[in-house]
Formats: sequence, structure tokens, C-alpha cells
Amino acid sequence: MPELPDLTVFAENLAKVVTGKVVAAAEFRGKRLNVAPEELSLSLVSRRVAAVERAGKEISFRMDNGTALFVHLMLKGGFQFSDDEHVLQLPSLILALSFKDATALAVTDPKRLATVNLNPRVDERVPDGLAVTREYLQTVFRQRPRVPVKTLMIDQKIIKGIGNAYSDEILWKARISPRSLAGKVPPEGVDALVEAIPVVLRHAIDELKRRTPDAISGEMRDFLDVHLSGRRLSPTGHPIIKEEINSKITYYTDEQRLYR
Amino acid sequence: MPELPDLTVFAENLAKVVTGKVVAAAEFRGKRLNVAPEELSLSLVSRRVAAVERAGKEISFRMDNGTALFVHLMLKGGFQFSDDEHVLQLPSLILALSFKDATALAVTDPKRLATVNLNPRVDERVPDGLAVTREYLQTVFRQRPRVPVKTLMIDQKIIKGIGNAYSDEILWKARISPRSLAGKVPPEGVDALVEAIPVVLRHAIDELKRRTPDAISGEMRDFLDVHLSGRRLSPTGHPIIKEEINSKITYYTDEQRLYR
DNA sequence: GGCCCTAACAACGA
DNA sequence: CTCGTTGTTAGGGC
Repeated sequence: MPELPDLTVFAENLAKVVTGKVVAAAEFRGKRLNVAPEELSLSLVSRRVAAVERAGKEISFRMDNGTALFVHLMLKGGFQFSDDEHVLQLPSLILALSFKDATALAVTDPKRLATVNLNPRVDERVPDGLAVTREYLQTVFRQRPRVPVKTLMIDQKIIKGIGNAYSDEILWKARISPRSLAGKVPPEGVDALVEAIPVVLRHAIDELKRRTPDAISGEMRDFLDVHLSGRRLSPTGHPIIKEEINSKITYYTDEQRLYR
Repeated sequence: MPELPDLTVFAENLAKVVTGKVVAAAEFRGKRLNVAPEELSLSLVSRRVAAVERAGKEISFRMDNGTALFVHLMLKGGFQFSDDEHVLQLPSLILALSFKDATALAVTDPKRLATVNLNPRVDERVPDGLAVTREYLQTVFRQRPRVPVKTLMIDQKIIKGIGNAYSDEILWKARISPRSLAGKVPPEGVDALVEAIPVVLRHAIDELKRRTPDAISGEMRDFLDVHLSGRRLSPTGHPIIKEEINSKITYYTDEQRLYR
């Protein structure tokens, strides 16, 4: 499923295409919507798209009247461009936004788990993956000392945007074992993590922009260092261990220090 | 610890002795009181005891001004009659109520966990063990389908007054396994339970009145069918199984149908 | 074995 | 291999 880097690229590419367009119709065909379908139409139709941005693992479409439409793609969802004649025929359609210029944007999801939220409340205290500070991480680790670091990294109520794959990459880059307990990670470990987070994420964003410059769906993970089912050795030649941690498939190596 | 039948007898016996008496002093020596000790005195002194009743697993003393004093004996607490000269010397004293006629009533608890509440808010929607209807039980079972029946039976937010011992007795009488999941119990099982509840509880009350006619503390459990550490066989000759369910020691037999 | 609160964890449904 | 909900378990305190 898409994480922060993928979604950052999606948001930029969506912004290029739909910013400035005026919504002609909004059709919801999914299961998870936080308002009545009529309210969705009422709030969006005739509104101009002011901005498209990533918000954690969601994409937000900000309209010129302040309304914000949040889309969470969950595991398998994606965006597709279309036109107002064909968009409603798309398989696995979750949401269809038609524009006044006869183009359309669809959210599709074969698992039908993608969610749409109109003006959801957002907890501003939760930092984005690209905005995590040392002080914040120290505080979190002090408050939940017995939780594995990996669990905290992918908790969307702690940090927005980091998921299973990129948490493994970050932990490998910081040379910290995913099973380390937050309370046992020393200051230098926290430093390593805080440094690794933006390095890993920005590198991934750069790679994705280079390899899939127009992507608004799908995943590209070839360039990851350890979280890859095919790979046997880390870039530095250590065997990659594959284990379940909190029912998440986790890849790591013995290069990563275990603090317990 | 005392449950509905024990406490019913305690309440009746307390009522016989203290109803009509006027409080001369109230001294709290416990740990758990929901108001300031001064407020307790202020509310009770010079008030006449209008009624003593069981309320779930608590005993309530209703005063002539509407004030209600609730006492929860927890695991080991009990009442003791005394007089105003000696009541404050009682070991493990939690609460001493002296009356104008120089008699006194004490709450004692060697574990010091007994609690006293002045005018607590009572949720009237939660039925007493002696007032459970089929409709209510069906609703509860539908709302919490994945919870073991025993867990619901002893949940004081679901039914007031039934604890670990009598839930085992009721489930044996209804021939339903304590591990049955609420959502899987068919209508005839619910019927059996609703019938068993008052039968078991009233029978226990009768036995207690016969065996310990003046009791205001302590427990007498000889007459139970299965929840007895000494007993090996149920009254119908089946071996009694002793297991922990949700960290409660539970006694049952293979006569009891498991719905899962 | 009582109740309350919290945290951590597993299972399930959507 | 998501998220939210529900239930279970363990711990500390009273």
C-alpha cells in the first residue's frame, strides 16, 4: 500500500492535473464515507479545486470554499484519470469526481476499503513523517517506553505517513532493531532515527519521481534496502531477517542494534 | 465475597436493627469515600434511618432526608453491631455509625478495600439479578455477541448483584457452559438462563435465612451445587471442572452445553 | 477474588 | 498487510 513517498508523488501529480478545475458531479460508490452522499455532492459541486496535498497517508483535495475532501487508499486503492462519460463504468469505483471540462478523476479499490472523508477533524499535534523532531520522538519514547520502536513508527496517531515498508527502511538506515523498546533507546539512537526518517523518505520521493514521474497509483519499491521480498542481503551484505512483529511482516538485519 | 443472596439477608437483618434509629456520629476510617469526611457527618448526623436495602452488591442506608449511604463490602468486608463506646476500637474499622441510643454499626474490612459512597449516581437501566427479563438478556447478548456468557453475567454494568460463585451456579442450573459466547446462545438457552437466575438466587436466599438467620457478615456456601472447592461431582454425578475464565476461578461440568 | 484504570495485544469486520 | 472496534490480559492502586 502507498506510504508517504508514494502519496507525496501522487499528490503532486494530481495537483498538476486537477488544480483549478470545477467539480461538476461527485458520485460515491464505496462503503466508507463520513457524511451522507448528498452532502458530499452539495459541498463539492460547482467548487474549484484549490489544492491537492498529502496529509499523512491520505490525499486531501482542498476546494475554493474551504471544504476538504480526504481520500485514504488503504491497501490497494488508487486514482485514475478518466472522462465524465466513462468514469462511472470503471471497475471497483469508489468515488468519481467529474469536472466542468468533461474530464474526471476516479478513486478505485478492488478491495473496496478505500475511505472518503469530508472535512475530517485532523489532530494537528501529530507530526507528519517529514516533520518529526528529536524532542517529539524523545517525548513519545518516554511516554510509551515498553512499545517496540517499529510499532510507534507506524502508528498514525504518533507519526503521519510512515507505514510498514518505510519503517523497516528507516530502522535499517538508523541501525536500530525494530524490536527495540522505545524506553531503552538511548539519545544517540533517537538522534539516528530522527536523522534517518527524512533521509529515507526524501530519497524515496526522489527515486519515485525519477522512475514513475506521473504516478497517481501503484507502488514501486525496487530501490528499498531491506523491505523487499526478493532480497537476501542488505546493501552492506548482511542477511535479511524476515519476521512478524505485531502481525506486520518485518525485514531487518543483525546490523541493527537491539535495545531492550 | 458476598453476592446478591448474602447481601439480601444482610440488608434485611440490618433493617430490623437500625431502621428508625437516629445517627449521632459518623466516623470514616477507610480509603475510599466519594465525598469529604465532613460532608459525610454533615449529611448523616441527626438523620433517622428510613430503610436499609440491597442495591446490587452494595447495601444502601436511606435516611429520612433522602440521603443515601452506599456500602460495598468488596472481598472481605462485613458489618458488625457494637456500641458507641467500643465501635471506634474495632479492628479493621472502615466506617462507624453511632446512634442516639448509644448503639453503633460498624463496617470492617481486613483488606481495607470496602468502599463508602454518599448519594452515588445509580444507573437505573441496569437490572438487579432478581429483575432480569428475557428481552433484556437477548438484547445484551445481541449487543456483545463475542463475550463469554459468564463474563456478562458477572459484569455489574450488565446485571447487578451476581458474582463469580452464583454465576457458576446459575450456568450449571441452566446447563450452559460458562465459555459459551453470548451471540451463539439460542433462544432456548436464553430462556433457560432467565429461568435459572431467580431460581438459584431465591433458593440461596432461603437457605441462608434458614442457616444464618441473623447474618450481617460472612459467607455460607455449603449448599452450592458446583462452585465449591471441596466438591468433586455435581449433584447429578458429573465431575466438576475447575478452570480460570477471564482470571476468575470457574467451576462447571460437561453437562453444560457449549455454544460457540 | 472486587473494582478501576491503563497499556499492550489479538481477532475480526469493513 | 489498513484502520477501527472489541475483547483479553497483565499491572498497579485502592
